[in-house]
Amino acid sequence: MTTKKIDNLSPLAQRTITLINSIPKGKVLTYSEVARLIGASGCARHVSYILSSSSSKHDLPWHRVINSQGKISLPLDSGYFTQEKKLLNEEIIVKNGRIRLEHFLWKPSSKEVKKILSGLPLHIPLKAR
DNA sequence: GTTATGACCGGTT
DNA sequence: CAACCGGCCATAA
Repeated sequence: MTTKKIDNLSPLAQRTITLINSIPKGKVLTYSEVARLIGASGCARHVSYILSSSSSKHDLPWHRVINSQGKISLPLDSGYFTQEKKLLNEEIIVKNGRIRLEHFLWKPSSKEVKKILSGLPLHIPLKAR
């Protein structure tokens, strides 16, 4: 069994991973949306940092995260096609490396997000610590 | 402490 | 459209 040990990660990482795990099949989120939904607006860059450093370790649907332009951010020589294939496999249309956010962007209610993140520690910005 | 690094973003050119 | 720029933020070293 794959016990997901996210407990020893930073609150930001825990929340990021948990939310991404909840993206429904056939839907996507942008890096900045992930950041915003977990209460860390502006941390889009760090969301990508977390993914690149520990995606496989958590069995994540990492392929459902793309950039704000609706494009795949992975380099062509490093995972781009893997991601494209995973997206196509769940009926998400990728055309010229681009996905129509108006069709596939996941828009959970704040209530739903709250439920998903319940129990996790809050992320407190560095400035406020 | 400081510096370097990202699967980023928004606005501008 | 695409390319560039400056800003953004938490980590790793």
